[in-house]
Amino acid sequence: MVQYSKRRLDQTFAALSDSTRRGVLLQLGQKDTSITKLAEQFHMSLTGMKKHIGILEQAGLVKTEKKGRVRTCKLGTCQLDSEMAWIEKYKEIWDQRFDALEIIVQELKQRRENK
Amino acid sequence: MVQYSKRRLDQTFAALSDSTRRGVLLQLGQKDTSITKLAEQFHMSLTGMKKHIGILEQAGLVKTEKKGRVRTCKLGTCQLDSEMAWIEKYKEIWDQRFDALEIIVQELKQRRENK
DNA sequence: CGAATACTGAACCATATGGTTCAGTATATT
DNA sequence: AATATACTGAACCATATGGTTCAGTATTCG
Repeated sequence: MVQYSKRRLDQTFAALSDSTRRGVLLQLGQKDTSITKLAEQFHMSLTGMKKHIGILEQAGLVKTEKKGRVRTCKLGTCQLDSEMAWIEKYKEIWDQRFDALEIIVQELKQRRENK
Repeated sequence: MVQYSKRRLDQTFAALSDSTRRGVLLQLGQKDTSITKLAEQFHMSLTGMKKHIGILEQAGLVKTEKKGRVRTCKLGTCQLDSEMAWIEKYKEIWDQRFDALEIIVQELKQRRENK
């Protein structure tokens, strides 16, 4: 039950904590790909890959679209038809997601400089 | 070309996927703190907090030192570089696509304005 | 010394995760 | 129409995760 209450940051970092999923993201950066092809490429059952895609999709990192039999996966982007809201949303989402990380990095840099 | 250690990326992203642990990192950014105090602050048993600290330590995000009875936790030094690099790489890919899409949006906007 | 404090480790528990297989549905292809 | 393809969903499995309690050990304080 309960997956819905999981926070976005949790989801994103958890999605990124698996090397298969990171590999899928980088692959999708090169080329939109079907689940079957991803499964082959990462030496895994179709069902297994579908689960990974589900996790990436849940985290908003990947979007999929089914045409005929084939579900094509691509990097998650914002809505194509919402114009300028793109930039805002893009920045907002990434800021949100990596806010914590950036703060930590800032702290580390400051510490190093003040040492 | 940056070399990423798969296991370390796994560990670090997994460590960051828990909001308690992210909170601990932010707290340690403010002030070095004992495990007991962290446990109180995050409303958790001492043993539970100790586990979190172990995970953060394993990922190299936190360092600890025991003096007398008290184990003091502090931020680990400069461990997030490769994680940032990975994210940057992903963002780079995203940006490339974003730029391409943005051009289309610009065109659409211009069309509408000129209509 | 004796008691309180701070941690450590083992055992336990419920749920999540990363994978599988198997059986099914929907869509091409021949 | 028959078969192959691509996905979907359920069930299962082993291990990991996030937490707990309980029983210690070591250190400090009165």
